[in-house]
Amino acid sequence: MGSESRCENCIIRQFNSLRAMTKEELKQVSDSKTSKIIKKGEAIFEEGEKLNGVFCVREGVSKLSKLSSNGKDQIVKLATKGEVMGQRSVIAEETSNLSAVAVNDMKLCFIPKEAIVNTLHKNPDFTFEVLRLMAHDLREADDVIVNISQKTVKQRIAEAFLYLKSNYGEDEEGYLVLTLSREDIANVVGTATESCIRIISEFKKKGLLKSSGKKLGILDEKKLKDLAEGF
Amino acid sequence: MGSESRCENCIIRQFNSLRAMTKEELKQVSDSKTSKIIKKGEAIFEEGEKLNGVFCVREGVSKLSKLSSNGKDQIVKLATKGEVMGQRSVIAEETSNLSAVAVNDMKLCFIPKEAIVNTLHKNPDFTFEVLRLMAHDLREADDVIVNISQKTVKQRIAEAFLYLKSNYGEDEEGYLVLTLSREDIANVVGTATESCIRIISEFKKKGLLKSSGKKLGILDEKKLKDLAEGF
DNA sequence: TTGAAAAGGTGACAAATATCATATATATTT
DNA sequence: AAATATATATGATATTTGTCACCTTTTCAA
Repeated sequence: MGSESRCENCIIRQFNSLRAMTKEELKQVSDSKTSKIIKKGEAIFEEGEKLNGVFCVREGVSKLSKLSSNGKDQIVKLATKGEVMGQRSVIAEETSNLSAVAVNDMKLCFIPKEAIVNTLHKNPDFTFEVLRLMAHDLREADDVIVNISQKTVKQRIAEAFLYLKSNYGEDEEGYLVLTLSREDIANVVGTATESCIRIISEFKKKGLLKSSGKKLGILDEKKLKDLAEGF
Repeated sequence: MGSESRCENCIIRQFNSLRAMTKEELKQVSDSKTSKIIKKGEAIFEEGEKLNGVFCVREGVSKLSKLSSNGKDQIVKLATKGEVMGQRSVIAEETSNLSAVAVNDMKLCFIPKEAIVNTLHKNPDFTFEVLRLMAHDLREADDVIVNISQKTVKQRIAEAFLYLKSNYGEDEEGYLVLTLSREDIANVVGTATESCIRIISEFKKKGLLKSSGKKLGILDEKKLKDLAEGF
């Protein structure tokens, strides 16, 4: 087994709470973890499922969503390289309130909850680090609430593209690296797929976005920003 | 100073993370805390403000809200007896993302952040307890996101009344203990005040709610539940 | 106690958004 | 390569919700 398969040597760790673990703790995590490969579209866990551990994202992106009674999926968060999924449920000892599905091909590490919970009770630095990141997630959730309830669909879609650019970047030709389907974008902003498609078409006509195959790119960031702010 | 003014003897503590503090730590908190009386409508802290500590609610209810660019206030959470406000900002070392305003007359304790942060780095039980409660808040925030984006205003208002009943109870005559203005209810569910008033009137006409002065009461819980679920 | 301010209420209308139907393009499977 | 499924697109229409105007009732302070 190559040394990069050990948590101690994993660079991803630097982006999440595991960086606050001691060498000993990391060794324990590394010994108990398993790696998983998940293909685009496959589920990692389902809403209501009891999680026996957390998932550390090494490659790819996962959408964390919740099904509402009317059958629509609301995407609450996108989890990327370095992020840990399922922490909330493990900590609160509740079943998962969200489903996780791979947006593209992914590599994950599954860490059994014992290794995590143990450290949570012993290493305050680690616990604090998890807390700090969760505080950040909570702020983001608050922002989403305000955005959804106060901004128009058009504003939220504009914002979504700005978010995709700033979080996942664009390729050499100026197309967004993370390609989401119109349906996924609709589920992020909380609207009907048709409304989303219509507004994206409008943005393309107005020269704010460009497209090539499945890829979408931002042409006029300034105008998108103005739009998102309500001008 | 009466003994009930000491955190060690405060019953409220049992409802929040402070119950995981040691006697020594509580003494330190108690020595540094100050009590505050806040009248209905007064602000406790504002969005963007740097918080030098947290507020423990001893009596009354506070609304935590965020102003959006169009001038409307979105209430993200109601904080009651036992809850601690401002933790998120202190932990993340960020300015507050929310404003806190008293919904009715309140008694608060202000605990300077040093006493909290110190303990966070030393007592894993306390840190874990804070984490556990924040995990719970995060789940609630996720639920709010899904509700706002997937349910109609009518459903959300029905839900708000069920929430008020189950969280704050009703008096002998069946009126809700916590009386919110129509505007506040509108800001909780994320709608226009007029729309909220209209729907409450409709609920009264249909015999789902009753009113007496400012007070509102639930007459038909079953139907309200059905409505909230979309029937 | 009375007059101003705030909260509650309602109608008319406009705007935003969802829904349904249907068409076309693109991807996937056989 | 044809057949099938899935994603994107767009028009027509219905529904929901917001906005503005105005009125009444309640609250509160001078």
